Amino acid sequence: MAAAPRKSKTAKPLSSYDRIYAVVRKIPRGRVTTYGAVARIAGLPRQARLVGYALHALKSGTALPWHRVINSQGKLSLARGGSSSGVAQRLRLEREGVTVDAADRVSLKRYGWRL
DNA sequence: CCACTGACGAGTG
DNA sequence: GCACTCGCCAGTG
Repeated sequence: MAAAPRKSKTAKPLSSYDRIYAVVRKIPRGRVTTYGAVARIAGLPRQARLVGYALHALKSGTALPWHRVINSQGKLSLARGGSSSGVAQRLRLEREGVTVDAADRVSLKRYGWRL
């Protein structure tokens, strides 16, 4: 087959976001992971901030288990104060069997997802 | 182009 | 365990 001319002019439409989403999709149910871990697995070491940024850019209705992604302190990054999304994340986690502390903390020791 | 902000991580006290 | 500082990258004004 004589070559396949890519009509895409932009060389890299594939931003790091796609990789992050791919990793999040791999997170098993009833388990949680940290931003740093996702970034690392996605091939973006030290870019935990980008992971958070990517997840925040998600729209409602996205079939992505973003609620399973928390910070290294085992705390829900969103639940600060009582944001709607924060409460939703907590509910979703508990619904999967993940116990959330009153301080919006999850035991990474118990539910920490390990590759 | 520059400055500020943001779902964070790791180190230090 | 929490607060502060520095580093990393992307988006917005």
